[in-house]
This record gives sequence, structure tokens and C-alpha cells, in this order.
Amino acid sequence: MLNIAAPTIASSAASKLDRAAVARSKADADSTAYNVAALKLLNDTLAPRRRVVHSGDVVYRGGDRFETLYILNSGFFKIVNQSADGREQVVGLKFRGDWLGFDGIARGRHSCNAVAMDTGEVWAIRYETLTAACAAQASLLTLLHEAMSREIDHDRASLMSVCTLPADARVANFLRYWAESLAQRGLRTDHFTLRMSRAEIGNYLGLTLETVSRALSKLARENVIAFTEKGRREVHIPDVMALSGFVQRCLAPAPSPTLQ
Amino acid sequence: MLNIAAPTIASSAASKLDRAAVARSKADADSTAYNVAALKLLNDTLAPRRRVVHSGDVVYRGGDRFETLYILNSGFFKIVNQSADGREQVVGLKFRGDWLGFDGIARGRHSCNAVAMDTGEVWAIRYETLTAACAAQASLLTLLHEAMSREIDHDRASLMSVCTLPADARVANFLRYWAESLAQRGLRTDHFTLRMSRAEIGNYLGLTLETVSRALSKLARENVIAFTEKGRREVHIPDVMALSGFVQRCLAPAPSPTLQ
DNA sequence: CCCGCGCCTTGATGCGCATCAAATCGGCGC
DNA sequence: GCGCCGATTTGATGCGCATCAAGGCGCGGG
Repeated sequence: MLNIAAPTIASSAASKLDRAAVARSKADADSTAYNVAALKLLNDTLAPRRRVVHSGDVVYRGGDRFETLYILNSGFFKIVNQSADGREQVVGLKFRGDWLGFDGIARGRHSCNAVAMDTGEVWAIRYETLTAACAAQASLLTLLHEAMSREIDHDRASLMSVCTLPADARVANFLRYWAESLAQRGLRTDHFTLRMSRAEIGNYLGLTLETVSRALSKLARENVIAFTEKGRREVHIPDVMALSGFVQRCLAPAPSPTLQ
Repeated sequence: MLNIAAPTIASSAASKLDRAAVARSKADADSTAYNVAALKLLNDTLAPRRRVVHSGDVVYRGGDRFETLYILNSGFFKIVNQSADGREQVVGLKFRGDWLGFDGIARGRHSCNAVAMDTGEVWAIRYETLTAACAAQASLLTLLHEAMSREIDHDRASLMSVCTLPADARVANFLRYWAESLAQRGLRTDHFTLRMSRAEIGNYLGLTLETVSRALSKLARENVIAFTEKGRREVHIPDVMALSGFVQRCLAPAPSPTLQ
């Protein structure tokens, strides 16, 4: 179902078109912040090896020896966990400025696949190099730890969402998370394109694609979101707060019609 | 439902009984390994402040300012997330040698509660002190990163369990995880006591207490586990592998009676 | 010893979401 | 433009687990 396309481990021949795409998405976000400062610092102090990726490329996969961490400079990734018995699940999404590969540190091997969902650029930093640099430069260490901590925080939030929210609310919360991620990177949140199929979203949220589709339809019916004429992956979100409101409404089934 | 008891932030007057309990659980595990070496290293290099805790004590809670990390030298903790709208969930369990508090690094505030489930001892290490020490001693840095990485790994595994396993399998998998955690610390896994109520287990697994109870009954009926005469929290597990087998059976509903 | 009170078990019922099944839409190659 | 194909939507049905309800068990206090 989730297509883990064959990787192009050899650095892809970056075409002019690639470079244009990469440059464009960089320009989009450079103005505002989030962890752009972090990117600059890493770029300046470590001179990471750059690699252009395309949708479907796998930067690392479960079982691979862990040697390097990656920072996503542009594009969009999904992190996919595979169990021995064949179950597989999207356990994380990565946007610009996010790190990839923390899962490998503990066991010396990666425990999941990092799959590009779009053209983009990752910076590779050897873990050894990084730790050596951290000893000399405390700001690097802070950067790294904050990123790992954020990941732990978010993973727990995901778990909580899956365990405590009904299907509709999970989808709404997912859109809120996506919009928030864009906002933190200085991108517009009122109109964006989902880069995942209904099946992938459902997999990430522990739902089936049909349920995701129904939830999106419901959100559109209640005017919390709208689909543009361009396609069903183009989402218009007039008010991000309305998504939170929708989640709350899902949790309080009886709005107590007593007066008011 | 989950009782977040009032904390005793002031260091509790450690009674003789406390000390005995702490010493006992230490002795249990010192022989074999897992991260006992880590504990020793931390103890030697950082001289952490020790604190005895009792069941119900809260070492930190969501919203508290983050300043120190903790290492669990003995006892057992649950990590509880609370959302603004009142939902709350157990998002992690901590055993001897585990760290507590990584969630706070990113935002400078903790995002969940760390609640003791048993008498034990935590070692407090100021984050500043730790990072300073890491600059000088690479082995400390490795220790820290491996612990964070392990946490990320495990959080993702939890998410996957909740999203892809039916109720019975989730409970079996939970027991397997618990037994594995004990094994890694050199404790016996064939017979142990669950330190959580059915409600807490259910909360952690995204199930109700009734469903957990039914799942445990089923496991006992199929002789994968057994309850001792001492109470329904005392579990006997003749064969840990059988738990994995049970999980597999839940996933393959049709054992294909075609021959053999 | 008995009572009250958590905690747990077990049964009955209902609902939310998975599953199964079409039908429509949109994109792409010819 | 036409036809194929994957993605999406929408409807019908069934199952798994939540919910509701009723004891049973163990334990501490009077």
C-alpha cells in the first residue's frame, strides 16, 4: 500500500529543474524563522554534504547501519516503521528544518525508513563529526537536544491523539498539526496542498482511507475547511482555530441545549 | 481516574524502611547489566542529588520549568500527558536506568507528569551541569543520546502497537514489553507483579479496563499467562515467546486449516 | 466478624469505524 | 478525444470494542 520506492542512494544527478525547485522552497521560508537559524548554524559550522531527493527516494531504511543524521533543508518526508510481521505504519512526518535519523543512535541501526514525499534537499552530517563538534560548541549541542526533545514531545502527542480522539477529531487535529508546521516555517496556512494520499493519512492516524475521506467531507460540509477546484488534495483553511473548535465539539457530544 | 497525588517536592524524610526498599531493589539488578554501567558512570562523574520517592509522588509535572533531568535508580514511574481539554493519558513507563524529563528540553517546560508507582530512588542532574560535563566527556554524551534515541524508538513502537494491533494483541504485546524490560535489567521474567491497575493499562494502550480484563482472561485461558494465587496483579509467564506467538495469531485470523 | 469500598470480572447491548462494494473523478498516454 | 487506472467519494453491512450493568473478591476499619 505504502509504496517504498527503490532508493537512489547514489547522489542523483541534480538537474536544473531540481535546483530550481530546491531554491524556490528555500526562498519561501528564509524570510521568517523557526529553525532557519539552526540550519544556518549547521551549514556554517559543519559544511554538511548536500543531497537532492525526489519523491519516493529513501534516505535510510530500517536495518541500515546508522552513521549519519540528516537535516531537511527543503521538501517533505515520511518516516515509516516496519515490523517483522509485515505491518507497516507512518510514524512521523518531517518538514524543513527537521532532523532525520535519531532512531538509529541507540542501536547503531536505523529502525525505520525515511521516504521523501517531494523534491527537496537533505544535509547529511556524520554522527561522529557532529558529536565532536558539539564538544567544542555548546550551541550545537543545544540545537541537537532540542530537536530530539521536540521529537519525543511530538511522538507522545501523536500517541495521545490516536488513543483519545475519535476519527473525525483525529483528522481535524492532523490538519491543525500540518497548518501549524507550515506556520512555524513562515509559510501560508490558509491554503496548502496535502502531500499524502487518504490511505497514507489514515495509516498515520490509525484509520482507513474511507474514514479519512468521510471525515474530510464532514469538515468541508461544516465549513471548517474547503477544497479548491484544483483537486482534492488542495485544502483551504479559512481559520485554523476552527479546527481546534471542531476537535472540542467531537469531545463534548452533548452541547447541552439547556438555554442559550 | 488516574490519581495524580500531591507531590512531596521537599526531599522526603527517608525512613529506614525506605532505605531498605531502595537497597533491595538495587541489589536485585546490580548483578546483571543493561544500563547499570550507565548508572555507575553518572554516579561517579556527576554525583547526582538523590531523592527517595513513594508511590504517587510526582517528580515533575506539565508546565513546570525544566531545569533538571532524572535517572531512575530504582522503582517504577509512569509518564502522564494532560491536554488542555482534560484528556489525560499514560504515554510512557520508566524502569531502572531510564531517564526522565527529556520532554522538557525543547520548550524549557515539562509537557507531562512523572509519577512514581512504587518506592524508589531518582537521581537529579541539572541539565546545565550535564551538558557541561558532556563537552569534556564523550561517553556521557553517548549515554545521553542513546537514551533519547531509545525513547524515540519506543514511542514510535507504542504508536504502531496502538494503530495496528487489535485489543488482545496490544495487551499481550504490553506484557511482552514489560517482561523484556525486566529481562534487560537482569530480573526474572517468569513471574512478576504488574504495578498498574487495569484502568491504567487500558489508558496506556487506548483501551477500556473491561477490555484489558477480558484480554488478560483470554491469555490465561489459552495458558499464555497464569495468575498466581496471590492476586490478579501477580503474573506468571512460562514462556515469553508465547506472547509474541499470541500477537501473531491475532494478526492471522485464518490459520488456513488446509492440511497440517 | 462484618461491613464498606476499591478493583476486577463477566455478561448484555449499542455505536463507531472497518470492511465490502460501486460509482465518479482526474490524470496520463496514445 | 478516448480509454485505462489509481485516487477518492459515498453507501450498505458487520464486527470489535466501548458502554452499561451486575456481581465477586480482597482488604482495612469499626
